[in-house]
Amino acid sequence: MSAPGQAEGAARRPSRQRDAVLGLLEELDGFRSAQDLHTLLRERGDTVGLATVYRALQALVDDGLLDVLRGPDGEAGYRRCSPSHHHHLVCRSCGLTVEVAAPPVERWTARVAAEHGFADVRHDLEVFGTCRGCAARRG
Amino acid sequence: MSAPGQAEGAARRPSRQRDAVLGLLEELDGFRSAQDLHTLLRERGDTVGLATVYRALQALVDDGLLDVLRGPDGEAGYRRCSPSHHHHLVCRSCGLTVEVAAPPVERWTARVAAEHGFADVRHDLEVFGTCRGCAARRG
DNA sequence: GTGCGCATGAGAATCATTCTCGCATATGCC
DNA sequence: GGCATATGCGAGAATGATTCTCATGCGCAC
Ligand SMILES: [Zn+2]
Ligand SMILES: [Zn+2]
Ligand SMILES: [Zn+2]
Ligand SMILES: [Zn+2]
Repeated sequence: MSAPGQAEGAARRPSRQRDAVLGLLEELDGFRSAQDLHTLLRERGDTVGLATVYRALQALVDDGLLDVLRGPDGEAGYRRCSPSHHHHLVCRSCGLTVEVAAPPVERWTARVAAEHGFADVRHDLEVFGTCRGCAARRG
Repeated sequence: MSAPGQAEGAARRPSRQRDAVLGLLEELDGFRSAQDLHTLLRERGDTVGLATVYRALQALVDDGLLDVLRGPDGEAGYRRCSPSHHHHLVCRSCGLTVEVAAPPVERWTARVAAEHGFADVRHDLEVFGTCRGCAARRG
């Protein structure tokens, strides 16, 4: 064995950089890329390496503090999210994100997986659309 | 408007390479990466450029003949799929893929999007698990 | 048959992400 | 406090998938 991010039982050492990344995500709305976050931190005068941003994001995801979303271009987006299972409603124009629970989807997933003999089931569901604000702005 | 891949009304010129890519996908089961497909074609003695494989895959996706799925490593997988809307049950061990319809999910998606004022809604849903065969093989 | 224009292929370029490695620093022990 | 050790950091190189460039090939309309 060997966990890449964090060995089981080992403590995570506190870090100004990781706190900075998390703090930045706390005050942002939608999903942001690692590169974006790095740029934003730099603009604030916070000297932090790009590799460190990636390491911090991985650690935060491992700790269940962030949600990851991969866009069609392959770039990963990160967002501060609640720890319980949920899904997202994302505006493809302004990035506005709403967390939603989807009990019918959870039920359907479990049932159809069982019917086909699949075990240890996980699922990804994201809903994309245009929010009311953006729809109005466009006429 | 303007489609990136194919201008509206313009014909797609037939191509041995595109047919080869589609033909290969017809006889394969799960999602395959562009690089995989390129290697397979080369091994068959079919001389085809990597860039051409990417171009063919994009064209086929634009024509609705293929489904795309992006793995956690960012690599895109392509699969020959039925043209109607559906979702996938994918074995994370052997890649076995089953197409499934999800009416409850479609209903839930439409309802929750409407409730939050989102228009022009699309969604991505993929279910991952371990198929019966792989579960048995592991004990 | 000719000519135009899209298609191709080899390699370069791009871009996000990861790795390397020497240095900084927190933590635990004395 | 002071030292030993392991983890975190930063800059730049390396990786790997995807896209771009451009010279050449070839199908199709005439
Ligand atoms: Zn919006
Ligand atoms: Zn769910
Ligand atoms: Zn399987
Ligand atoms: Zn659906």
